[in-house]
Amino acid sequence: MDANEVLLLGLLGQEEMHGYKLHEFLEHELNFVSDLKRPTAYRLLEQLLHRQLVERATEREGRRPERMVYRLTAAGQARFETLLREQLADAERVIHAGNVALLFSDRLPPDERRRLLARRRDGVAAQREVLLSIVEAHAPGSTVRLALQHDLAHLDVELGWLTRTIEGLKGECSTSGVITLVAHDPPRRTSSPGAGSAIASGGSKANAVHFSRV
Amino acid sequence: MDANEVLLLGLLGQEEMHGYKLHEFLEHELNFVSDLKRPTAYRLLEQLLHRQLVERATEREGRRPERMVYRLTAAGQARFETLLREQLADAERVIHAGNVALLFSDRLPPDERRRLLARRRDGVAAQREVLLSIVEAHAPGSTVRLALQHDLAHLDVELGWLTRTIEGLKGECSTSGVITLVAHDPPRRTSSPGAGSAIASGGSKANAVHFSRV
DNA sequence: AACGATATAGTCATATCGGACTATTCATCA
DNA sequence: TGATGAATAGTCCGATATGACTATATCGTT
Repeated sequence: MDANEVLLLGLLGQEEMHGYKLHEFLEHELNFVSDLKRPTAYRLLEQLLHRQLVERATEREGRRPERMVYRLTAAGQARFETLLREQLADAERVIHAGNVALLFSDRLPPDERRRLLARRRDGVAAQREVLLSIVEAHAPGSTVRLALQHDLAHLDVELGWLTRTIEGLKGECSTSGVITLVAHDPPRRTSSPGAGSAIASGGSKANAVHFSRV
Repeated sequence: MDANEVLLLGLLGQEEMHGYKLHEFLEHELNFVSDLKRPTAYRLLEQLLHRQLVERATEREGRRPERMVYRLTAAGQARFETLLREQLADAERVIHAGNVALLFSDRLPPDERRRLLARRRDGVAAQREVLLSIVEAHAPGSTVRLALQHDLAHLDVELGWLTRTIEGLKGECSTSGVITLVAHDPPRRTSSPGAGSAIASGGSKANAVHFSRV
């Protein structure tokens, strides 16, 4: 993804670095912001090098083995700024993988459904706990803290939403369980004058699929 | 990802379907839940077939060309339930790609930073708008609605957070701009008795990297 | 003197994903 | 009758990501 590119360019713009340290840094300091893996980082560095957005020199510190130090070039700086502007303004489309399970959650008996969701909530709570302590270790006003607080806000809703949902599922034993997906945006371009109620899709092709419990 | 697998198994468990319709359905009804692409769906179907989690028959409806209809097998149903339980209880680790840009946002002049973030907010607001109308088209209590409301909740925080952040950035002209990443979790296993303040990391290796503005 | 940990730098095979392209049959309408 | 479009089913190639593996030099400890 492009985010990786800005990330590396940005970090190198900050301070020249060698690959290993770069990755250490990501893993230890920014693991809530990025999960860039080491081989990926190396490959990306190589590619940036090839595009002349960074340059590489060898240096040695003390009597440790040689290291390759990467430094941002002018072109790299320019590219960085472009990408940064793009991505700062971009409202990323987030897909929550967890929704899929939610979608089918009514195929399980209600109590198990609640139990599993409670487990999910505990996991989120644990994440929140960790993140909270990390946030507090960062100076207020720092951009890192900003990003972490952003994540925290999301963990908070997630937690609240899960709690409310689980709560709302109590007092459920065996609901009628036939659920319908309606076509909110009828994609049939062929003669569909029914711009009225989205529910009454009495077309020829049933574009409503029924979700029933097992 | 595994979510795709449950998704297909779940949909097929619902009702046997042919690949094209499956994809249509995903694209038109579930595009907020999944962005599974068509080639990916076909490939996955093939793989499920090979693992005998689904079976395939050819049928024809009216005088349309032949179609391959996929149906869940018993093994498929079992696999589905296993995966469902796993994923329902799993607290997925979400990485927000947008955070990276945030991290470096102080490399831009404050007013531009605000302007770009405002643009991001508008994008999110637009997404929210769309999602809201979709949510309303679904019966209350349906699992689809549940999932969509989950997304909505996240869009809501995102919106609120962006608004607050932008607001908080007003009255900023050219702050000092030296920001420090502190090591919240000192990874050096070598003699690090400093369990006290995480800030005063006066170790030999500077594990604090300075973020300064350009 | 030997050994294990650590710092550093990779490589490679494999898997996944998705944009773009192709192919076939039928329906419809000029 | 010929063209167009849409329903249906793929395929293929290139990009990307990553787990696992390798290699080497140095340092600290026993």
